[in-house]
Amino acid sequence: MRNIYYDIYEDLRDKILDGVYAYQTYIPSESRLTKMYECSHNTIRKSISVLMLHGFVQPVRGKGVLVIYRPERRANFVLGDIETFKEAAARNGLVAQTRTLLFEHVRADAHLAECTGFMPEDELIHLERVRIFDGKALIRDESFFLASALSGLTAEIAEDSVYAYAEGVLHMKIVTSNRTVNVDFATARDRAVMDLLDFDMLAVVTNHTFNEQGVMFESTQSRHRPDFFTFHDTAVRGY
Amino acid sequence: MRNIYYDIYEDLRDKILDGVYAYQTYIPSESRLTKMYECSHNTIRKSISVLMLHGFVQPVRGKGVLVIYRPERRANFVLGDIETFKEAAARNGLVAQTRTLLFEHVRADAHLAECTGFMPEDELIHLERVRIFDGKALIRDESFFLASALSGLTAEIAEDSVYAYAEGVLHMKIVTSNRTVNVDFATARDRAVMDLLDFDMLAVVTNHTFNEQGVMFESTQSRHRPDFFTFHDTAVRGY
DNA sequence: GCCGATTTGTCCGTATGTATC
DNA sequence: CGATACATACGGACAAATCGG
Repeated sequence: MRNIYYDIYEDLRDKILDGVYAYQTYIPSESRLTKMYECSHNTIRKSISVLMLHGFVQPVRGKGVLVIYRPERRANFVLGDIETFKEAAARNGLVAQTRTLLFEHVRADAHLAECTGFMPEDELIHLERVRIFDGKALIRDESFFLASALSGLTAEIAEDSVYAYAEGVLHMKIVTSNRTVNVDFATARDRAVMDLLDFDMLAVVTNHTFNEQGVMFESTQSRHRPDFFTFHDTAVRGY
Repeated sequence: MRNIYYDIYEDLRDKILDGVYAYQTYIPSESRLTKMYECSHNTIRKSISVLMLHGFVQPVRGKGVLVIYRPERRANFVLGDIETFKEAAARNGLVAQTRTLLFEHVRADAHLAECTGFMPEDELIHLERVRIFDGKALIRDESFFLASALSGLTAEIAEDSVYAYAEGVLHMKIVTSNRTVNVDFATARDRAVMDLLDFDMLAVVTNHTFNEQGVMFESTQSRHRPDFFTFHDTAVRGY
């Protein structure tokens, strides 16, 4: 048993995904939902705010809570949420695979600290991985992890999933992630290890991830072949 | 006088931006903040949740609310918020200008409805604009607005700011925006009206914007020259 | 290891304001 | 005008995590 508000959020979200509550229709009112789920009105409001922040609904004062989500126009890669490579691949039903090209311990110097956002002298694990879909290397990740936050990390674990290890074994909770999307020229290294065809530019996602302790433990640059890249996001003005 | 929680949010945010509350330090506790601002603890919690969703802080249970925002690594164009072209340009201190290339009324057919997300038979305003920075045409916007939601819109107004007109004159409130980032090949049209140099690919932001009534009134494709494009976003896991 | 103080997280119930119909 | 629906704010209770003695 978890949080009440989160269970309600998931239930409402699934009903929207299944079309029980259709696009441009209203979900039941707050007062009805409090009776349906037998909880307080504040708890319902919390659930609805999560639905709103994920772009599923738009509350309209005096009228109701309108569904503004349409299943058909959904992105095929990254969502406005933190998602593991394995999670994203599984959700899209792709045959995915990771190859680790580099695994080394380094100490951050001034330049590296500037690039990654870590502090000089931080002990880091430098990781280079290629993500393979249906035999084609489409994504190249260059990551730096804070060694003190990921003790025991090995190349074999990285080959599987760093996040699964951090959450499952180390019981770390991943919370906030700042991401920046850019478009950049492909480097010689990109061409050497990825299946780039004739593409000379890549979509680059740079992200800094914080755990529940508020420590930044990851700085990753993810370089995607453009034809397989999509980034989705929901913004709410003033909220 | 507006909302208490929002005023507190702005005050705390500004103190973080000004360095009063520095990176990796804790802001005052909930109980202290309730005394400082003379309000209830729930109101403080709401303010902090907004700070968190904007990537400024990370609450840590049993310890406090940690500042995780660093001013230096801030993106130079779009933020994880809904922002007007004019707002973004002003914030970056750029000499910006808009040229309207096309302004026409159209009725959505099946194909256009599929592309834009509007309904067939919807009356739309079709707008093509080029955004100019320091004399260089770097962004091409192709927009469709729901005519019924933007009555009175003219080419002259569009040259200035559609959002300013919608919010200022029509008192519409822009609320939710779903955005997708892609990388696409430059078209002949792109090359004709933009200063593309040798770039043959563009960063493409497709967004669907809803007003407070929950009606989608805008569908825009914004095509950016890659060297001037940055998209920033903050994600919070499970929230 | 335990206890108590502090701090954030969840949930409840109520009251009042504002917009819609 | 009244009923309904969402929005804001208050105050209280308890849980969970942290930290120091």
